[in-house]
Amino acid sequence: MASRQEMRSEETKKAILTAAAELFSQKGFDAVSIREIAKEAGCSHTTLYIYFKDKEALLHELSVGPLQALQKQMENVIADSTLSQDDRLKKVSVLFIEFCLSHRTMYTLFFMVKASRIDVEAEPAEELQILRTKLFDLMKSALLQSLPEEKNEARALAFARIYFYALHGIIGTYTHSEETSEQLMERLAPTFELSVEVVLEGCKQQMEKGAGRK
Amino acid sequence: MASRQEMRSEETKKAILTAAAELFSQKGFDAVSIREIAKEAGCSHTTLYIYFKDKEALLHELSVGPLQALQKQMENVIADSTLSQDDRLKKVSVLFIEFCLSHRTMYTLFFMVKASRIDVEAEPAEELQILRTKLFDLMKSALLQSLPEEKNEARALAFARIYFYALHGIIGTYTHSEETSEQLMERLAPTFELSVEVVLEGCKQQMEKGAGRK
Amino acid sequence: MASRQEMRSEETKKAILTAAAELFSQKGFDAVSIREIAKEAGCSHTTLYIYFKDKEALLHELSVGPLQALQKQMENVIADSTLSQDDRLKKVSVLFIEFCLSHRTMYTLFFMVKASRIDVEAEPAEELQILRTKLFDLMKSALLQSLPEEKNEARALAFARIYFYALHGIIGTYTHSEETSEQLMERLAPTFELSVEVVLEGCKQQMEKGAGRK
Amino acid sequence: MASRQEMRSEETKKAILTAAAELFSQKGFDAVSIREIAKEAGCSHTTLYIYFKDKEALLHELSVGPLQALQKQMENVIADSTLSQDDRLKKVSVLFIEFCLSHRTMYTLFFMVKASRIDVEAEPAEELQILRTKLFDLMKSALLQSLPEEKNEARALAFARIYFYALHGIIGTYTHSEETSEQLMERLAPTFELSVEVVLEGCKQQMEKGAGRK
DNA sequence: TATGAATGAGCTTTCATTCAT
DNA sequence: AATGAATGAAAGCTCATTCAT
Repeated sequence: MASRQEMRSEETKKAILTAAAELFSQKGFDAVSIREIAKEAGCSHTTLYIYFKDKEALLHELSVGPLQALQKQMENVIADSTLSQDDRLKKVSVLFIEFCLSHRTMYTLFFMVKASRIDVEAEPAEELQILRTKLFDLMKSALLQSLPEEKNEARALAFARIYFYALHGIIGTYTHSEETSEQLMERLAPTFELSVEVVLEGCKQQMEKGAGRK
Repeated sequence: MASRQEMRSEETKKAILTAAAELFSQKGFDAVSIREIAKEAGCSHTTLYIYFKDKEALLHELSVGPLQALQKQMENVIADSTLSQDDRLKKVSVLFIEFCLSHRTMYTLFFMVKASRIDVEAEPAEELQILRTKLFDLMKSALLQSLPEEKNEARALAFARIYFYALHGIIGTYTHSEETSEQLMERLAPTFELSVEVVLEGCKQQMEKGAGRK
Repeated sequence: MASRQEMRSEETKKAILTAAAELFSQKGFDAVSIREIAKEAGCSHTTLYIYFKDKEALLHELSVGPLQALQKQMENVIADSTLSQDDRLKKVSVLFIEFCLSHRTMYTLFFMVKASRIDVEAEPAEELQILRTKLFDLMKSALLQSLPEEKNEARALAFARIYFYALHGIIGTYTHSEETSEQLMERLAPTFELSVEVVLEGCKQQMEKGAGRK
Repeated sequence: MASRQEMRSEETKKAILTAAAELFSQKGFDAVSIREIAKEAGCSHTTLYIYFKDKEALLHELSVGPLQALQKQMENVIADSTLSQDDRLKKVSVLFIEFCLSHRTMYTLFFMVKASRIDVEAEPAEELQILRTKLFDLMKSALLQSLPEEKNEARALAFARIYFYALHGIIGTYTHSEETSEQLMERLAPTFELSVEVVLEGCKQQMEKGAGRK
């Protein structure tokens, strides 16, 4: 029932979002200019401001929806009792990795949170921050459920960190790759899974040692 | 024997390098302007162009020396027969991490190598690329020496990758931190070591499994 | 009899004029954007261009009506034989001042006539110019009627100028005030009247002196 | 002893100041763009930022020096015991008028002080504000010294206001004129003096009346 | 009549870089 | 060797205005 005009509008918006997503992924948020996005989207740079308040809003719109979808997926996996704890962790991790490689702006969003952002205008980014935290919490609890109970909280934190280092490293390594996320996943998905297994196994091993020492 | 003029010239160059190193570490490569460096170095911004083709050249010159020193250190560790293989790997890894956190531009240099660079003007970057490769090879061989022999080359590569993911993750996580490298190392050195141990232990475990399966 | 469509059209136009008048008074001509007016008027900004060629045209249309009303009022005062000449001048002046403070764009219109305007498109502004001149002439003749006859035309002109300086000064002083015209008039009407009296009395005094000297 | 380079620099700066002064006068501070000034000054718009931090700094530099000179002159006149009180007032007033017509940006500076300025960034403008107040105070006290003592403070204030209306009116009337200040002063100086006399005489007259009434 | 879509020109400001000295 | 002067390109963003519907 959409009029032709509405369709055109929708198309333009989508073109902008697509262009922005592409460019943000390739060059990073800061390195991409509004005019660049507009050119890629085939419209004037002012048109961009019709659809998005500013560059940040564009990033926001680009992120929130997909992130919420990801959150849902991850929650489903974690609630899936047909899977072993370890498989849940593996699946959740791969989901997260794949997501970040498909939406490469996410790398900045997840791993490059600067203090400067928080200072002044937390408002527009806040929703994102909350989502970010939620996802990290999901993964952390999945990890801890896969490990034997660790009483020493500092040590539990250390293991969580090590797990996140691995994720960060995987995503960071391929964020600027020229391969598509599909190509990367096809080529490397086993390595990613192996990576999670390695870290998980290594943690367990260390915990045994630690326990034995005590 | 250097004439007075040559000495003064050398001093200026050193001042520029010092200022640039300081500022790059503090604020990151992109966030520092040429004029800022010049002001800090106590000379005009045009002087900078006498010694360095551009900002990038400055970064390169800034990197080569320290990297060579790092290389030496790493080679020494690897050649140190008083240490176990595992300890050599751990030490080499921590050296590398510490180095990258002290010279934060290194993160970009090591992990953000873009294709675009290579196309056009490979020449100045070449030396760096060689160094980079050397260091990675050093670490890779240290890792493989710590692992039982792996005939399957693809699998060996996978383990190397996983190890590098961890390094990348650690450095990437703290490259933009506001803490100094000293603060970070004091606070997190045990976690970094644990991280290497975890990965190493995990790899070993996986190799056993893999072997058993066969 | 107006059709329903015509009525609606008339309403829209009125809404735009009202909004523009309000905003121009509040923030000044330049500080108000077309979109702002449209939003206030409850229509699209493009609609504005249906009724008015541009922002300037809007200002003109906004001015002519009120100015004609003012002219009527001033003519009535001048023709009012129940008042003394001096009182007519005072009343006419205060009317003018109050009008300008209620319609603050008038300040620009009356006192900021630029040469550039006349060059290009005298047509739409012409009507305003005629009105402007009429009003000034009305006040000038009211002044001269209050003064003893002055044979020296240059001197008569000087007194007229001095009188207009006072008006210009009063209006200019408060055109950008944040007080409403009502507040200003309540607070300062006596000062405005006194101002006219002072100038009038001063002129008379000077004419005596001048006469004596001759 | 200035090198050729220094001279060129000085010339450029002067050209910018001249252009800015001219344009600010013609169109007002806000309506003039940096690029416009640069074009008029015959240099790139970026050159402007070499000499002045921003547009406001340009206005500042344009104003403070001349204003301080004016202040000196006015103080000298007021301290000059060879002149009658009335002559001091007249002279001070004409000085002020002539100054404003020579530096037409001053009109905005003196008479268009907006609330917005004061809010946020009073700092750069502060020095100007202080000077402004000083000059007004100088003129006000000169006026009150010329008038018989007025016990009623409100009435004294009213007279001061009326006097300032006249000044404002005179300056406002010719601020946008195309005549130079020299031309204007030659043509109208007698009228300006007469204007001060008229207001002064008128005030005295009114005070007599007021006194008689009491 | 009325409007959403779209644009070009313009704003202030910063930057890396070059030129003449 | 070293520098101040100067610039073009680019950034994010806003505005009045036009076009197609």
